[in-house]
Formats: sequence, C-alpha cells, structure tokens
Amino acid sequence: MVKEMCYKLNKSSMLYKRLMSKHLERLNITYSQLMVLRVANQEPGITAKEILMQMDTDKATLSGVLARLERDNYIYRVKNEKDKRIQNIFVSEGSERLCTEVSVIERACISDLIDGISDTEAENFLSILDRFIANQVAKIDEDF
Amino acid sequence: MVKEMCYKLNKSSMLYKRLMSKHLERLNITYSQLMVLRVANQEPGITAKEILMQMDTDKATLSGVLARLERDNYIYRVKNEKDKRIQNIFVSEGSERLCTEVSVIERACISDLIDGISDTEAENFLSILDRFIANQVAKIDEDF
DNA sequence: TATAATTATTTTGTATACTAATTATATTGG
DNA sequence: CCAATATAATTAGTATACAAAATAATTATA
Repeated sequence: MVKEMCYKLNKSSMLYKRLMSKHLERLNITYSQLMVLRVANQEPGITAKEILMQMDTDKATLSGVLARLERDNYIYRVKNEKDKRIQNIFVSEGSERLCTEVSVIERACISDLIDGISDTEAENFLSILDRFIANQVAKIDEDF
Repeated sequence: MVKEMCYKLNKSSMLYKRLMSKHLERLNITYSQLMVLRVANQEPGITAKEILMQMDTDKATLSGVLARLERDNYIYRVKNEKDKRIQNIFVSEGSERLCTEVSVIERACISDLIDGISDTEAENFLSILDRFIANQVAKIDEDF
C-alpha cells in the first residue's frame, strides 16, 4: 500500500514536471529556474543560502541554476560588501513580468487536473499528504 | 489548492528518492537502475522497448541506465538473431538475490511512512491520486 | 594574534531526464 | 526488387540532483 503510494507519487511528480516543461518551452526557461526566479522576485537581494532554506534543494544544484539564470539575464548578482562570501541576487528588468506570465501558464497547466475530485476530497488528500511528508522528513532525519 | 497539491507531490517524490538512494548506497546501485533491474528480472530476455512500455520513462534515459547496469555486471545483453536491431536482456548471476535484498530495504524504507494514516485514509488517498494522475495523462495527451 | 573551525558558494564527477539527431535493421508500397 | 518508411537503440547536448572536494572569507578560540 505504502509502496503503491510512493510509486504513484513519483509518477504524478514526473507527469507534472513534464507538463510544466512543455508549457514553459516557449518562454525559454526551465521549471527549476522558474521556481528559483520566483523566490528571488519576492525578496530582492536574497542570497543563495536563503533561497536554499526556502526551497529544500541542493546547494550545488542551486549554484548551477543561478549560474544559468544569470547567463540568460534573468537575474544579476552583486557582491556583498559587508561579507564578501555572499552575493545578493536581484531579478533583471522584465523578469517580474515573466513571473506573472508564468502564473497564467501554470493556471492553464493545472486546470482540469482537479476534475472529478471534490473540494473535500482535495482537502483530505492534502491533509494525508502533509502527514506523509512529515513522516518522510522524520525518517530521513532519523536514519542518517 | 491544485498548485499546493502539485508542489507537495513533487516534494514527497523528491524525499522518497532521497530516502531510497541513501538506503541503496551501500548496495552500489541506484534507484533507477534497480527499478529497471526488477522489471528485467521478472521477464528474462525482455527488450529495451518492452521495458519502456512498462515503465513510462524515456528511451534515451533507459539506454544509459541499461549501459550502466551492463557495465556493472548486473545484466548482460544478447543480440537477437531474428531481428538484429534488438538485444535481449538477462539479469546476471546474483542479481536475483539483489532484488530480494532490495525488497527488504524497501520495506524498511517505507515502514513508518504510514504512521498516523489509517487504512481507509490511505485508500482514499490512492483513489484520489489515481484520478489526479489520469487527469494529468489526459492533459498531456490533449495539450501536445 | 595565529590557528582552527565555520560559513557561503563553486567545482568536479556521476547519474538521471529529455529532445533531437544518428545508426543500423526491417518492412512495405509501387 | 528497391526506394521510402518505420523501428530499435544509441549518441549528443543541455539541465537537473546530489555527494564530495575545493575556495574564499569570516568567526571563534587558545
């Protein structure tokens, strides 16, 4: 039962990424880049460390995503004068508009996914998923 | 609401892969490799194409996974004489045992994840997840 | 204050994912 | 029979994901 849950969670996650990626293709930005851009857009001058804490991803991965976002002019980074290890991240002109545009795409992307699932069911689903995730986090912390 | 579901599905999927990977580390095999090995173990002489149909993954990705499984002697491939485009896949001596061993690890890995979630809840969860996945598949087919 | 420990980030190396192009065979329509 | 097509699989190229090592700068400690 749990095994089945895990497999299907994986499958659903894969399908979501596939769906979003295809929709994002024409904007020339990837799903991961977008997630990071959004966080950066919310908090001008944010650091990589702070993004990491919000996003539960890997620091090496984030480093690459940021490098590509900068390469493609979605963000720029300014060396912090107080602490020279840090770079403050700012989204470029136009990235804000991109974030809005993407929200539209996202809505288009996720509409219909809830078909045949009532509000109550969705709430129950989320409640169980929250507990499941909490158990996963506990397990990872406990095992390693 | 749907957005939240998607985010959390992704998160849970990531956590599962992380958990399994850590447990699998000592066996010197990755999660993806293992999934493929299991399918191959079920059906001696299976082809890459047939694995693809069962697993809903990408042919280029699978090609790499098979190459690494062969490199590490988990499987071997025999050129099909009838159709020389095809290679028949067989698991090596010892791989069967590995599959059993992994089932034990998997059970250890997923135990506790169901804590605080009743059987009924799990069933409802799966039923909703199934519908969600069906909607995702329909959406992908319809949009592209 | 010199050194040790910590912190922020990047780099390196391996393994997915996925698209597009390529290779090698098979099959088929004319 | 053969050119066009289709099929099975690999290769090339880009982007994650993640561990481990390396850098560089800051802070703590003897």
